[in-house]
Amino acid sequence: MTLRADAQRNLDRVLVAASECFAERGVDASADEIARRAGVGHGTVFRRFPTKDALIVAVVAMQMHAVAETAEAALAEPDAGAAFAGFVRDAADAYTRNRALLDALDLCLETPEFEALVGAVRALVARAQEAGALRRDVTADDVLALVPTASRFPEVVLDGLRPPGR
Amino acid sequence: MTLRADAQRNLDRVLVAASECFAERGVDASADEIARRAGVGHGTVFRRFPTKDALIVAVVAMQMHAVAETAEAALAEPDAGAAFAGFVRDAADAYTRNRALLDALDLCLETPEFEALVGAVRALVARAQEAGALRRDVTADDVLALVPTASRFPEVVLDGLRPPGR
DNA sequence: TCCTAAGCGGACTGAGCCGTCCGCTTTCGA
DNA sequence: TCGAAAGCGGACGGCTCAGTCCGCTTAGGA
Repeated sequence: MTLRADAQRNLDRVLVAASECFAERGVDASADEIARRAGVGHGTVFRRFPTKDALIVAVVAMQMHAVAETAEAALAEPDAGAAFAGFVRDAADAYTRNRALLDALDLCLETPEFEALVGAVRALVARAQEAGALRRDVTADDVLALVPTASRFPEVVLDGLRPPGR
Repeated sequence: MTLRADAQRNLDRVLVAASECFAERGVDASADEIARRAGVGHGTVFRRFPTKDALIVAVVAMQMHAVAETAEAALAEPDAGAAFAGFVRDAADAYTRNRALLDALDLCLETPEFEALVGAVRALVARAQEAGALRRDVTADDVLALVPTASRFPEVVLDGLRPPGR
């Protein structure tokens, strides 16, 4: 069940091109544009992915996996507050580089990559809250929802997430 | 140069329908949908507004005017910090009720309504900064950009906007 | 080398959109 | 009342997009 060499090469090209297009223009980038950038026909894009949404999920889940890894790495950091803040900055950077990351969040809610991300962020949040470094009334979902804002206003978001009255 | 009675009635209906559609679905609501909701033909929408963007500007500038009025009213409040926070809450509420408000911001940059809004917010920001109630590294544009986030996380944004270390 | 199945890509379909146009209807002043 | 001008709305064109299809090409094992 292995792909023919040319098919595998084209699949790789499509994934790279889609990744770039989505990063630059968001998920509204058209399949034609992706195909053109990949140097393949537009039919080739749809051969591996039955719908455009499937392509988006494939690409974004990959990138979500990378963010989940930084979250898991942050869990190794001893200072819970610094670990949390570091993750928010990393995630904000990832979002800056890749507009599609959270634009396509709804499509990725069911993926194992998103589950892993949420799990890691939940742990970061709980630890930071126990350490008194994070206000108690925010959830992991809230933190993820704040990432786009943190990419433009990191200090405002991080200060706003500290427990009030400290 | 006054409109015929039926034309005026239809124009009013279109404006109301557009307002509702944009509030619910954002500016992506189609002209057909607006026409249907207004109970008029789709050509009637385009008779008064040469393009869909012109319609968006007409509707959103009206609502921006209302927000500008709350900003100006806040300037009368003696407590600069409370005035600023109150405005942010009001603007966030307006955004919650009307998704189009800032989605269409780019189209409205040139309108007198937006000029008035920015002017009032600039004054609110300057006053709050002088009173030590607002961090110095934010501008009126930043505040407006933060409104959508404030509609979901008002406390986080308001706390984040306070000067650090106080 | 040669045959076959896998792969290719571009033409095609259909949906949804914006904006135009024109034959019919309605208003309203004379 | 009546005619001209204003207004109406739906059919239409042109565009972009997602997704399908099929005749041609190519990989790669026998």
